[in-house]
Amino acid sequence: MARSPTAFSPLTVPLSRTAQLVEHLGSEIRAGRYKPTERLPTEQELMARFDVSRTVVREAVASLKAEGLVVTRQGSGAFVAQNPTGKPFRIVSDDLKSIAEVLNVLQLRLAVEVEAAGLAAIERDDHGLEEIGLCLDRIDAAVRAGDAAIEADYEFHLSIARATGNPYFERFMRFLGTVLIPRQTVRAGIENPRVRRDYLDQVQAEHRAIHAAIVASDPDAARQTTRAHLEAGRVRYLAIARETA
Amino acid sequence: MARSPTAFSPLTVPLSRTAQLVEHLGSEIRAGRYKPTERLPTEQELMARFDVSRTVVREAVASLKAEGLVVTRQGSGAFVAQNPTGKPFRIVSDDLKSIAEVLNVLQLRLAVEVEAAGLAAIERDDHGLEEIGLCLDRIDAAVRAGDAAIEADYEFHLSIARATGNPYFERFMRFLGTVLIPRQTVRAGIENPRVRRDYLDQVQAEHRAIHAAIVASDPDAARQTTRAHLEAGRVRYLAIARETA
DNA sequence: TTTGCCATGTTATCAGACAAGATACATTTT
DNA sequence: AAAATGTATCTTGTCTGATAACATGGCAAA
Repeated sequence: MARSPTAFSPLTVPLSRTAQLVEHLGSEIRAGRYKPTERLPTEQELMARFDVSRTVVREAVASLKAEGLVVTRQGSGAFVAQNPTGKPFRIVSDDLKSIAEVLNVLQLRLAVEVEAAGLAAIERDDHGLEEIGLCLDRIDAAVRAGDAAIEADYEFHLSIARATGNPYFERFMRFLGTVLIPRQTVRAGIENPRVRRDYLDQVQAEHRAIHAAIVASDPDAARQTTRAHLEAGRVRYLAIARETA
Repeated sequence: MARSPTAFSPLTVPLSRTAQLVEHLGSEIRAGRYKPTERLPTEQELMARFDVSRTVVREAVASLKAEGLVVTRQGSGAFVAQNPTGKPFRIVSDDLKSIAEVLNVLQLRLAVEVEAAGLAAIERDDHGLEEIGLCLDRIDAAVRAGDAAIEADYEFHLSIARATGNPYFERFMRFLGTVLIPRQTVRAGIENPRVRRDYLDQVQAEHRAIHAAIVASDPDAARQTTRAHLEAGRVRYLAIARETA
Protein backbone atom coordinates (compact mmCIF):
# COMPACT_ATOMS: atom_id res chain seq x y z
CA MET A 1 0.00 0.00 0.00
CA ALA A 2 1.57 3.25 -1.13
CA ARG A 3 0.04 5.49 1.41
CA SER A 4 2.61 7.66 3.03
CA PRO A 5 1.45 10.55 5.13
CA THR A 6 3.90 13.00 3.58
CA ALA A 7 3.35 12.31 -0.08
CA PHE A 8 -0.07 13.35 -1.29
CA SER A 9 -1.43 11.12 -3.96
CA PRO A 10 -4.64 12.37 -5.52
CA LEU A 11 -5.83 8.85 -6.31
CA THR A 12 -5.51 6.98 -3.05
CA VAL A 13 -8.52 7.60 -0.90
CA PRO A 14 -7.44 7.45 2.69
CA LEU A 15 -9.06 4.81 4.82
CA SER A 16 -11.87 6.10 6.92
CA ARG A 17 -10.92 7.12 10.40
CA THR A 18 -12.92 4.21 11.68
CA ALA A 19 -11.01 1.77 9.46
CA GLN A 20 -7.72 3.27 10.59
CA LEU A 21 -8.65 2.87 14.22
CA VAL A 22 -9.77 -0.71 13.65
CA GLU A 23 -6.50 -1.50 11.97
CA HIS A 24 -4.47 0.15 14.68
CA LEU A 25 -6.24 -1.40 17.64
CA GLY A 26 -6.51 -4.75 15.92
CA SER A 27 -2.79 -4.94 15.27
CA GLU A 28 -1.99 -3.83 18.79
CA ILE A 29 -4.15 -6.61 20.15
CA ARG A 30 -2.79 -9.23 17.79
CA ALA A 31 0.74 -8.13 18.60
CA GLY A 32 -0.04 -8.76 22.23
CA ARG A 33 0.43 -5.18 23.33
CA TYR A 34 -2.99 -5.47 24.83
CA LYS A 35 -3.13 -8.81 26.55
CA PRO A 36 -6.19 -11.07 26.78
CA THR A 37 -8.76 -10.00 29.39
CA GLU A 38 -6.98 -6.67 29.67
CA ARG A 39 -9.17 -3.61 29.54
CA LEU A 40 -8.88 -1.28 26.61
CA PRO A 41 -8.74 2.46 27.16
CA THR A 42 -12.13 4.02 27.73
CA GLU A 43 -13.99 5.59 24.86
CA GLN A 44 -13.08 9.03 26.15
CA GLU A 45 -9.40 8.15 26.24
CA LEU A 46 -9.49 6.72 22.74
CA MET A 47 -11.30 9.84 21.52
CA ALA A 48 -8.60 12.03 23.00
CA ARG A 49 -5.67 9.86 21.96
CA PHE A 50 -6.69 9.54 18.33
CA ASP A 51 -8.54 12.84 18.09
CA VAL A 52 -11.71 11.35 16.73
CA SER A 53 -15.34 11.48 17.71
CA ARG A 54 -17.07 8.95 19.82
CA THR A 55 -18.90 7.67 16.75
CA VAL A 56 -15.62 6.58 15.22
CA VAL A 57 -14.48 4.93 18.43
CA ARG A 58 -17.71 3.08 18.88
CA GLU A 59 -17.85 1.83 15.30
CA ALA A 60 -14.27 0.67 15.52
CA VAL A 61 -14.96 -1.24 18.70
CA ALA A 62 -18.10 -2.67 17.07
CA SER A 63 -15.93 -4.01 14.25
CA LEU A 64 -13.47 -5.53 16.67
CA LYS A 65 -16.36 -7.13 18.49
CA ALA A 66 -17.62 -8.61 15.25
CA GLU A 67 -14.13 -10.00 14.66
CA GLY A 68 -14.26 -11.56 18.08
CA LEU A 69 -11.19 -9.68 19.24
CA VAL A 70 -12.85 -7.75 22.02
CA VAL A 71 -15.89 -8.05 24.22
CA THR A 72 -17.64 -5.15 25.91
CA ARG A 73 -19.49 -5.00 29.16
CA GLN A 74 -21.82 -2.10 29.69
CA GLY A 75 -20.70 0.03 32.56
CA SER A 76 -17.41 -1.74 32.87
CA GLY A 77 -15.42 -1.34 29.69
CA ALA A 78 -14.09 -3.07 26.59
CA PHE A 79 -11.80 -6.03 27.08
CA VAL A 80 -9.51 -8.05 24.87
CA ALA A 81 -11.07 -11.44 24.23
CA GLN A 82 -9.40 -14.38 25.88
CA ASN A 83 -8.52 -16.03 22.63
CA PRO A 84 -7.83 -13.28 20.12
CA THR A 85 -6.12 -15.68 17.72
CA GLY A 86 -9.00 -18.12 17.64
CA LYS A 87 -9.85 -18.48 14.01
CA PRO A 88 -13.33 -19.68 13.20
CA PHE A 89 -14.07 -22.89 11.35
CA ARG A 90 -15.29 -21.79 7.98
CA ILE A 91 -16.35 -23.58 4.85
CA VAL A 92 -16.31 -21.40 1.80
CA SER A 93 -19.20 -21.98 -0.46
CA ASP A 94 -16.99 -21.85 -3.51
CA ASP A 95 -15.14 -24.93 -2.33
CA LEU A 96 -18.29 -26.97 -2.62
CA LYS A 97 -18.47 -26.73 -6.38
CA SER A 98 -17.22 -30.24 -6.81
CA ILE A 99 -19.25 -33.27 -5.82
CA ALA A 100 -16.28 -34.70 -3.96
CA GLU A 101 -16.09 -31.69 -1.66
CA VAL A 102 -19.76 -31.92 -0.81
CA LEU A 103 -19.32 -35.61 -0.03
CA ASN A 104 -16.45 -34.72 2.28
CA VAL A 105 -18.58 -32.27 4.19
CA LEU A 106 -21.38 -34.80 4.35
CA GLN A 107 -18.91 -37.19 5.92
CA LEU A 108 -18.09 -34.67 8.60
CA ARG A 109 -21.77 -34.16 9.17
CA LEU A 110 -22.20 -37.91 9.53
CA ALA A 111 -19.57 -37.98 12.24
CA VAL A 112 -21.35 -35.37 14.29
CA GLU A 113 -24.85 -36.66 13.75
CA VAL A 114 -24.03 -40.26 14.53
CA GLU A 115 -22.67 -39.22 17.87
CA ALA A 116 -25.54 -36.82 18.43
CA ALA A 117 -28.05 -39.61 17.94
CA GLY A 118 -26.18 -41.80 20.38
CA LEU A 119 -26.12 -39.04 22.96
CA ALA A 120 -29.77 -38.25 22.36
CA ALA A 121 -30.60 -41.87 23.12
CA ILE A 122 -28.88 -41.45 26.46
CA GLU A 123 -29.80 -37.91 27.43
CA ARG A 124 -33.31 -37.85 25.99
CA ASP A 125 -36.18 -36.52 28.03
CA ASP A 126 -39.90 -36.26 27.39
CA HIS A 127 -39.69 -32.85 25.86
CA GLY A 128 -36.92 -33.83 23.48
CA LEU A 129 -38.74 -36.94 22.35
CA GLU A 130 -41.90 -34.97 21.76
CA GLU A 131 -40.04 -32.48 19.59
CA ILE A 132 -38.46 -35.21 17.51
CA GLY A 133 -41.84 -36.87 17.07
CA LEU A 134 -43.40 -33.58 16.02
CA CYS A 135 -40.72 -33.14 13.39
CA LEU A 136 -41.50 -36.57 11.98
CA ASP A 137 -45.17 -35.62 11.74
CA ARG A 138 -44.30 -32.40 9.99
CA ILE A 139 -42.26 -34.26 7.42
CA ASP A 140 -45.21 -36.57 6.81
CA ALA A 141 -47.50 -33.62 6.35
CA ALA A 142 -45.10 -31.91 3.99
CA VAL A 143 -44.65 -35.02 1.89
CA ARG A 144 -48.40 -35.51 1.67
CA ALA A 145 -48.67 -31.93 0.48
CA GLY A 146 -46.29 -32.74 -2.32
CA ASP A 147 -43.47 -30.78 -0.78
CA ALA A 148 -39.85 -31.91 -0.81
CA ALA A 149 -39.82 -31.42 2.98
CA ILE A 150 -36.28 -30.13 2.98
CA GLU A 151 -36.90 -27.70 5.79
CA ALA A 152 -38.82 -30.21 7.90
CA ASP A 153 -36.09 -32.78 7.32
CA TYR A 154 -33.51 -30.31 8.54
CA GLU A 155 -35.58 -29.57 11.62
CA PHE A 156 -35.78 -33.26 12.41
CA HIS A 157 -32.03 -33.57 12.46
CA LEU A 158 -31.75 -30.40 14.52
CA SER A 159 -34.23 -31.73 17.05
CA ILE A 160 -31.99 -34.74 17.62
CA ALA A 161 -28.96 -32.52 18.04
CA ARG A 162 -30.95 -30.47 20.52
CA ALA A 163 -31.92 -33.58 22.47
CA THR A 164 -28.26 -34.22 23.28
CA GLY A 165 -28.36 -31.39 25.76
CA ASN A 166 -25.04 -30.23 24.31
CA PRO A 167 -25.63 -26.94 22.51
CA TYR A 168 -22.53 -27.32 20.36
CA PHE A 169 -24.12 -30.14 18.39
CA GLU A 170 -27.05 -28.03 17.31
CA ARG A 171 -24.80 -25.09 16.58
CA PHE A 172 -22.57 -27.20 14.41
CA MET A 173 -25.53 -28.69 12.59
CA ARG A 174 -26.91 -25.24 11.92
CA PHE A 175 -23.52 -24.17 10.64
CA LEU A 176 -23.35 -27.11 8.25
CA GLY A 177 -26.92 -26.43 7.22
CA THR A 178 -26.05 -23.01 5.90
CA VAL A 179 -23.52 -24.56 3.55
CA LEU A 180 -25.29 -27.79 2.66
CA ILE A 181 -28.94 -26.82 2.39
CA PRO A 182 -28.49 -24.94 -0.87
CA ARG A 183 -27.02 -28.08 -2.45
CA GLN A 184 -29.74 -30.32 -1.18
CA THR A 185 -32.39 -28.61 -3.21
CA VAL A 186 -31.50 -30.95 -6.04
CA ARG A 187 -33.80 -33.48 -4.50
CA ALA A 188 -36.69 -31.13 -4.93
CA GLY A 189 -36.05 -31.35 -8.61
CA ILE A 190 -36.89 -35.00 -8.96
CA GLU A 191 -39.31 -34.82 -11.78
CA ASN A 192 -41.22 -38.07 -11.61
CA PRO A 193 -43.70 -37.74 -8.72
CA ARG A 194 -43.72 -41.48 -8.27
CA VAL A 195 -39.96 -41.71 -7.91
CA ARG A 196 -39.93 -38.70 -5.67
CA ARG A 197 -42.55 -40.15 -3.38
CA ASP A 198 -40.62 -43.41 -3.11
CA TYR A 199 -37.49 -41.43 -2.33
CA LEU A 200 -39.15 -39.50 0.46
CA ASP A 201 -40.88 -42.57 1.89
CA GLN A 202 -37.56 -44.35 2.10
CA VAL A 203 -35.97 -41.37 3.85
CA GLN A 204 -38.81 -41.18 6.30
CA ALA A 205 -38.55 -44.90 7.08
CA GLU A 206 -34.93 -44.32 8.04
CA HIS A 207 -35.96 -41.39 10.20
CA ARG A 208 -38.42 -43.58 12.04
CA ALA A 209 -35.74 -46.17 12.72
CA ILE A 210 -33.55 -43.49 14.31
CA HIS A 211 -36.48 -42.20 16.30
CA ALA A 212 -37.30 -45.68 17.56
CA ALA A 213 -33.74 -46.26 18.71
CA ILE A 214 -33.70 -42.99 20.63
CA VAL A 215 -37.06 -43.75 22.22
CA ALA A 216 -35.68 -47.15 23.22
CA SER A 217 -32.66 -45.46 24.84
CA ASP A 218 -30.41 -47.61 22.70
CA PRO A 219 -27.36 -45.50 21.79
CA ASP A 220 -25.73 -48.21 19.68
CA ALA A 221 -28.84 -48.63 17.58
CA ALA A 222 -29.24 -44.87 17.34
CA ARG A 223 -25.73 -44.51 16.01
CA GLN A 224 -26.11 -47.41 13.64
CA THR A 225 -29.40 -46.26 12.15
CA THR A 226 -28.14 -42.71 11.82
CA ARG A 227 -25.00 -43.95 10.10
CA ALA A 228 -27.09 -45.99 7.71
CA HIS A 229 -29.37 -43.03 7.03
CA LEU A 230 -26.59 -40.63 6.25
CA GLU A 231 -24.54 -43.08 4.25
CA ALA A 232 -27.63 -43.78 2.18
CA GLY A 233 -28.04 -40.03 1.91
CA ARG A 234 -24.54 -39.70 0.52
CA VAL A 235 -25.31 -42.34 -2.06
CA ARG A 236 -28.56 -40.63 -2.96
CA TYR A 237 -26.83 -37.27 -3.26
CA LEU A 238 -24.18 -38.81 -5.46
CA ALA A 239 -26.76 -40.38 -7.76
CA ILE A 240 -28.79 -37.22 -8.15
CA ALA A 241 -25.79 -34.94 -8.48
CA ARG A 242 -24.27 -37.08 -11.22
CA GLU A 243 -27.58 -37.26 -12.98
CA THR A 244 -28.20 -33.55 -13.01
CA ALA A 245 -24.60 -32.72 -13.88
CA MET B 1 -37.16 -19.93 25.66
CA ALA B 2 -39.81 -17.78 27.25
CA ARG B 3 -39.19 -14.76 25.18
CA SER B 4 -42.28 -13.80 23.26
CA PRO B 5 -42.31 -10.61 21.24
CA THR B 6 -45.55 -9.37 22.74
CA ALA B 7 -44.82 -9.92 26.42
CA PHE B 8 -41.99 -7.80 27.70
CA SER B 9 -40.12 -9.46 30.50
CA PRO B 10 -38.17 -7.04 32.65
CA LEU B 11 -35.32 -9.47 33.12
CA THR B 12 -34.40 -10.56 29.62
CA VAL B 13 -32.61 -8.06 27.49
CA PRO B 14 -29.78 -10.36 26.53
CA LEU B 15 -28.99 -8.81 23.17
CA SER B 16 -28.29 -5.16 22.56
CA ARG B 17 -30.33 -3.48 19.88
CA THR B 18 -27.23 -3.35 17.76
CA ALA B 19 -26.66 -7.08 18.12
CA GLN B 20 -30.27 -7.76 17.24
CA LEU B 21 -30.04 -5.67 14.12
CA VAL B 22 -26.79 -7.35 13.11
CA GLU B 23 -28.39 -10.73 13.50
CA HIS B 24 -31.48 -9.74 11.58
CA LEU B 25 -29.74 -8.11 8.66
CA GLY B 26 -27.08 -10.81 8.59
CA SER B 27 -29.60 -13.59 8.34
CA GLU B 28 -31.56 -11.74 5.69
CA ILE B 29 -28.43 -11.39 3.62
CA ARG B 30 -27.34 -14.96 4.14
CA ALA B 31 -30.82 -16.18 3.33
CA GLY B 32 -30.49 -14.38 0.03
CA ARG B 33 -33.31 -11.94 0.65
CA TYR B 34 -30.81 -9.25 -0.14
CA LYS B 35 -28.85 -10.40 -3.16
CA PRO B 36 -25.15 -9.73 -3.75
CA THR B 37 -24.34 -6.20 -4.98
CA GLU B 38 -27.87 -5.17 -4.06
CA ARG B 39 -28.22 -1.98 -2.09
CA LEU B 40 -29.45 -2.13 1.46
CA PRO B 41 -32.08 0.32 2.73
CA THR B 42 -30.64 3.69 3.66
CA GLU B 43 -29.78 4.47 7.24
CA GLN B 44 -32.91 6.59 7.55
CA GLU B 45 -35.07 3.73 6.32
CA LEU B 46 -33.47 1.27 8.69
CA MET B 47 -33.91 3.72 11.56
CA ALA B 48 -37.60 4.01 10.76
CA ARG B 49 -38.16 0.32 10.06
CA PHE B 50 -36.56 -0.95 13.26
CA ASP B 51 -37.30 2.09 15.41
CA VAL B 52 -33.72 2.57 16.50
CA SER B 53 -31.31 5.45 16.44
CA ARG B 54 -28.77 6.07 13.78
CA THR B 55 -26.02 5.04 16.17
CA VAL B 56 -27.44 1.54 16.34
CA VAL B 57 -27.83 1.33 12.59
CA ARG B 58 -24.31 2.50 11.94
CA GLU B 59 -22.74 0.15 14.47
CA ALA B 60 -24.72 -2.73 13.05
CA VAL B 61 -23.55 -1.95 9.54
CA ALA B 62 -20.00 -1.59 10.87
CA SER B 63 -20.24 -5.10 12.27
CA LEU B 64 -21.56 -6.47 8.99
CA LYS B 65 -18.69 -4.75 7.22
CA ALA B 66 -16.23 -6.40 9.58
CA GLU B 67 -17.83 -9.74 8.81
CA GLY B 68 -17.38 -9.06 5.13
CA LEU B 69 -21.07 -9.25 4.40
CA VAL B 70 -21.52 -5.69 3.21
CA VAL B 71 -19.45 -2.89 1.79
CA THR B 72 -20.31 0.78 2.01
CA ARG B 73 -19.62 3.61 -0.37
CA GLN B 74 -19.85 7.08 1.00
CA GLY B 75 -22.57 9.05 -0.63
CA SER B 76 -23.94 6.01 -2.40
CA GLY B 77 -25.09 3.47 0.10
CA ALA B 78 -24.41 0.11 1.68
CA PHE B 79 -24.28 -2.91 -0.57
CA VAL B 80 -24.27 -6.66 -0.06
CA ALA B 81 -20.81 -8.05 -0.77
CA GLN B 82 -20.35 -10.03 -3.97
CA ASN B 83 -19.68 -13.29 -2.19
CA PRO B 84 -21.31 -13.16 1.19
CA THR B 85 -19.29 -15.41 3.44
CA GLY B 86 -21.06 -18.24 5.14
CA LYS B 87 -21.52 -17.82 8.83
CA PRO B 88 -18.49 -19.43 10.39
CA PHE B 89 -18.58 -21.89 13.23
CA ARG B 90 -16.88 -20.24 16.12
CA ILE B 91 -16.39 -21.11 19.71
CA VAL B 92 -15.79 -18.10 21.86
CA SER B 93 -13.12 -18.83 24.37
CA ASP B 94 -14.98 -16.88 26.99
CA ASP B 95 -17.72 -19.49 26.87
CA LEU B 96 -15.27 -22.14 28.01
CA LYS B 97 -14.80 -20.73 31.46
CA SER B 98 -16.96 -23.43 32.97
CA ILE B 99 -15.89 -27.04 33.12
CA ALA B 100 -19.23 -28.12 31.68
CA GLU B 101 -18.64 -26.10 28.53
CA VAL B 102 -15.24 -27.64 27.98
CA LEU B 103 -16.75 -31.08 28.40
CA ASN B 104 -19.34 -30.21 25.80
CA VAL B 105 -16.68 -29.26 23.32
CA LEU B 106 -14.75 -32.39 24.13
CA GLN B 107 -17.87 -34.34 23.30
CA LEU B 108 -18.05 -32.71 19.92
CA ARG B 109 -14.42 -33.53 19.41
CA LEU B 110 -15.10 -37.12 20.30
CA ALA B 111 -17.79 -37.31 17.64
CA VAL B 112 -15.42 -36.16 14.94
CA GLU B 113 -12.43 -38.16 16.04
CA VAL B 114 -14.30 -41.42 16.44
CA GLU B 115 -15.47 -41.19 12.88
CA ALA B 116 -12.06 -40.04 11.71
CA ALA B 117 -10.44 -43.12 13.20
CA GLY B 118 -12.99 -45.36 11.53
CA LEU B 119 -12.37 -43.69 8.19
CA ALA B 120 -8.64 -43.85 8.67
CA ALA B 121 -8.92 -47.58 9.18
CA ILE B 122 -10.61 -47.80 5.80
CA GLU B 123 -8.76 -45.22 3.78
CA ARG B 124 -5.34 -45.73 5.30
CA ASP B 125 -2.31 -46.03 3.06
CA ASP B 126 1.32 -46.69 3.78
CA HIS B 127 2.21 -43.05 4.07
CA GLY B 128 -0.58 -42.35 6.51
CA LEU B 129 0.32 -45.31 8.68
CA GLU B 130 3.93 -44.27 8.76
CA GLU B 131 3.01 -40.78 9.92
CA ILE B 132 0.81 -42.09 12.68
CA GLY B 133 3.58 -44.41 13.81
CA LEU B 134 6.06 -41.57 13.81
CA CYS B 135 3.78 -39.52 16.01
CA LEU B 136 3.60 -42.37 18.50
CA ASP B 137 7.38 -42.51 18.60
CA ARG B 138 7.58 -38.78 19.15
CA ILE B 139 5.24 -39.02 22.08
CA ASP B 140 7.41 -41.76 23.55
CA ALA B 141 10.48 -39.63 23.15
CA ALA B 142 8.80 -36.61 24.70
CA VAL B 143 7.57 -38.58 27.68
CA ARG B 144 11.02 -40.05 28.22
CA ALA B 145 12.35 -36.51 28.18
CA GLY B 146 9.99 -35.64 30.97
CA ASP B 147 7.78 -33.54 28.75
CA ALA B 148 4.01 -33.47 28.98
CA ALA B 149 3.92 -34.27 25.24
CA ILE B 150 0.92 -32.08 24.62
CA GLU B 151 2.09 -31.00 21.20
CA ALA B 152 3.08 -34.51 20.13
CA ASP B 153 -0.24 -35.83 21.37
CA TYR B 154 -2.05 -33.25 19.31
CA GLU B 155 0.00 -34.21 16.25
CA PHE B 156 -0.92 -37.85 16.71
CA HIS B 157 -4.61 -37.06 16.59
CA LEU B 158 -4.07 -34.80 13.61
CA SER B 159 -2.22 -37.55 11.76
CA ILE B 160 -5.26 -39.79 12.10
CA ALA B 161 -7.53 -37.05 10.84
CA ARG B 162 -5.16 -36.60 7.92
CA ALA B 163 -5.24 -40.31 7.15
CA THR B 164 -8.95 -40.09 6.41
CA GLY B 165 -8.18 -38.39 3.14
CA ASN B 166 -10.92 -35.91 3.97
CA PRO B 167 -9.33 -32.54 4.61
CA TYR B 168 -12.26 -31.26 6.63
CA PHE B 169 -11.48 -33.61 9.47
CA GLU B 170 -8.01 -32.21 9.96
CA ARG B 171 -9.25 -28.67 9.57
CA PHE B 172 -11.88 -29.20 12.19
CA MET B 173 -9.38 -30.81 14.53
CA ARG B 174 -7.02 -27.90 14.13
CA PHE B 175 -9.87 -25.53 14.82
CA LEU B 176 -10.79 -27.33 18.02
CA GLY B 177 -7.13 -27.45 18.94
CA THR B 178 -6.88 -23.69 19.08
CA VAL B 179 -9.73 -23.67 21.55
CA LEU B 180 -8.87 -26.70 23.63
CA ILE B 181 -5.10 -26.77 23.77
CA PRO B 182 -4.87 -23.87 26.19
CA ARG B 183 -7.08 -25.81 28.63
CA GLN B 184 -5.17 -29.01 28.24
CA THR B 185 -2.06 -27.54 29.75
CA VAL B 186 -3.45 -28.46 33.12
CA ARG B 187 -2.07 -31.90 32.59
CA ALA B 188 1.39 -30.45 32.40
CA GLY B 189 0.88 -29.27 35.92
CA ILE B 190 0.67 -32.69 37.48
CA GLU B 191 3.23 -32.29 40.17
CA ASN B 192 4.05 -35.81 41.20
CA PRO B 193 6.42 -37.23 38.51
CA ARG B 194 5.31 -40.74 39.29
CA VAL B 195 1.62 -39.98 38.84
CA ARG B 196 2.37 -38.00 35.76
CA ARG B 197 4.33 -40.84 34.19
CA ASP B 198 1.52 -43.28 34.90
CA TYR B 199 -0.93 -40.86 33.37
CA LEU B 200 1.08 -40.52 30.19
CA ASP B 201 1.76 -44.25 29.92
CA GLN B 202 -1.93 -44.94 30.16
CA VAL B 203 -2.67 -42.40 27.46
CA GLN B 204 -0.03 -43.85 25.23
CA ALA B 205 -1.39 -47.39 25.68
CA GLU B 206 -4.73 -46.12 24.43
CA HIS B 207 -3.00 -44.50 21.47
CA ARG B 208 -1.39 -47.79 20.57
CA ALA B 209 -4.74 -49.56 20.64
CA ILE B 210 -6.14 -47.03 18.17
CA HIS B 211 -3.07 -47.38 16.00
CA ALA B 212 -3.36 -51.16 16.00
CA ALA B 213 -6.99 -51.02 14.91
CA ILE B 214 -6.17 -48.69 12.04
CA VAL B 215 -3.29 -50.88 10.96
CA ALA B 216 -5.63 -53.85 11.05
CA SER B 217 -8.10 -52.01 8.82
CA ASP B 218 -10.76 -52.54 11.43
CA PRO B 219 -13.01 -49.48 11.46
CA ASP B 220 -15.24 -50.75 14.25
CA ALA B 221 -12.29 -51.35 16.51
CA ALA B 222 -10.79 -48.01 15.55
CA ARG B 223 -13.98 -46.23 16.49
CA GLN B 224 -14.34 -48.16 19.71
CA THR B 225 -10.78 -47.59 20.89
CA THR B 226 -10.95 -43.92 20.00
CA ARG B 227 -14.21 -43.54 21.86
CA ALA B 228 -12.68 -45.22 24.89
CA HIS B 229 -9.60 -43.00 24.67
CA LEU B 230 -11.53 -39.76 24.49
CA GLU B 231 -14.10 -40.71 27.07
CA ALA B 232 -11.26 -41.55 29.40
CA GLY B 233 -9.77 -38.21 28.46
CA ARG B 234 -12.95 -36.45 29.48
CA VAL B 235 -12.87 -38.21 32.82
CA ARG B 236 -9.21 -37.31 33.26
CA TYR B 237 -9.89 -33.70 32.38
CA LEU B 238 -12.75 -33.60 34.82
CA ALA B 239 -10.61 -35.00 37.63
CA ILE B 240 -7.76 -32.58 37.05
CA ALA B 241 -9.97 -29.58 36.50
CA ARG B 242 -11.92 -30.19 39.68
CA GLU B 243 -8.71 -30.70 41.58
CA THR B 244 -7.10 -27.50 40.43
CA ALA B 245 -10.28 -25.49 40.83
C1' DT C 1 -24.30 14.95 -28.45
C1' DT C 2 -21.33 16.45 -25.10
C1' DT C 3 -19.81 19.05 -21.26
C1' DG C 4 -20.15 21.23 -16.98
C1' DC C 5 -22.90 22.69 -13.09
C1' DC C 6 -25.91 21.87 -9.40
C1' DA C 7 -29.74 20.05 -6.46
C1' DT C 8 -30.54 16.16 -3.89
C1' DG C 9 -29.72 12.02 -1.45
C1' DT C 10 -26.43 9.24 1.17
C1' DT C 11 -22.72 8.01 4.09
C1' DA C 12 -18.87 9.80 7.35
C1' DT C 13 -17.96 12.39 11.24
C1' DC C 14 -18.73 15.47 15.01
C1' DA C 15 -21.00 17.11 19.38
C1' DG C 16 -23.89 16.76 23.38
C1' DA C 17 -27.13 14.44 26.22
C1' DC C 18 -29.47 10.87 29.06
C1' DA C 19 -30.16 5.88 30.46
C1' DA C 20 -28.36 1.61 32.34
C1' DG C 21 -25.01 -1.24 34.28
C1' DA C 22 -20.64 -1.61 37.12
C1' DT C 23 -17.50 -0.38 40.69
C1' DA C 24 -15.43 1.59 44.70
C1' DC C 25 -16.07 3.86 48.81
C1' DA C 26 -18.41 5.64 52.72
C1' DT C 27 -22.14 4.71 55.83
C1' DT C 28 -24.92 2.15 58.62
C1' DT C 29 -26.10 -1.95 60.98
C1' DT C 30 -25.11 -6.08 63.41
C1' DA D 1 -14.63 -5.43 63.74
C1' DA D 2 -17.33 -7.38 60.07
C1' DA D 3 -21.06 -7.38 57.08
C1' DA D 4 -24.76 -5.31 54.73
C1' DT D 5 -26.33 -1.19 52.40
C1' DG D 6 -26.56 3.01 50.11
C1' DT D 7 -24.42 6.32 47.07
C1' DA D 8 -21.23 8.80 44.03
C1' DT D 9 -18.95 8.13 39.98
C1' DC D 10 -17.29 5.96 35.94
C1' DT D 11 -18.23 3.48 31.63
C1' DT D 12 -20.82 1.69 27.95
C1' DG D 13 -25.50 1.79 25.38
C1' DT D 14 -28.68 4.64 23.00
C1' DC D 15 -30.83 8.82 21.27
C1' DT D 16 -30.85 13.35 18.83
C1' DG D 17 -29.36 16.97 15.83
C1' DA D 18 -25.97 18.99 12.88
C1' DT D 19 -22.14 19.48 9.35
C1' DA D 20 -18.84 17.65 5.81
C1' DA D 21 -17.64 14.58 1.98
C1' DC D 22 -19.12 11.98 -1.70
C1' DA D 23 -22.35 10.10 -5.52
C1' DT D 24 -25.87 10.48 -8.76
C1' DG D 25 -29.05 12.18 -11.94
C1' DG D 26 -31.07 15.99 -14.29
C1' DC D 27 -30.63 20.29 -16.56
C1' DA D 28 -28.66 23.92 -19.11
C1' DA D 29 -25.13 25.57 -22.10
C1' DA D 30 -21.78 24.83 -25.73
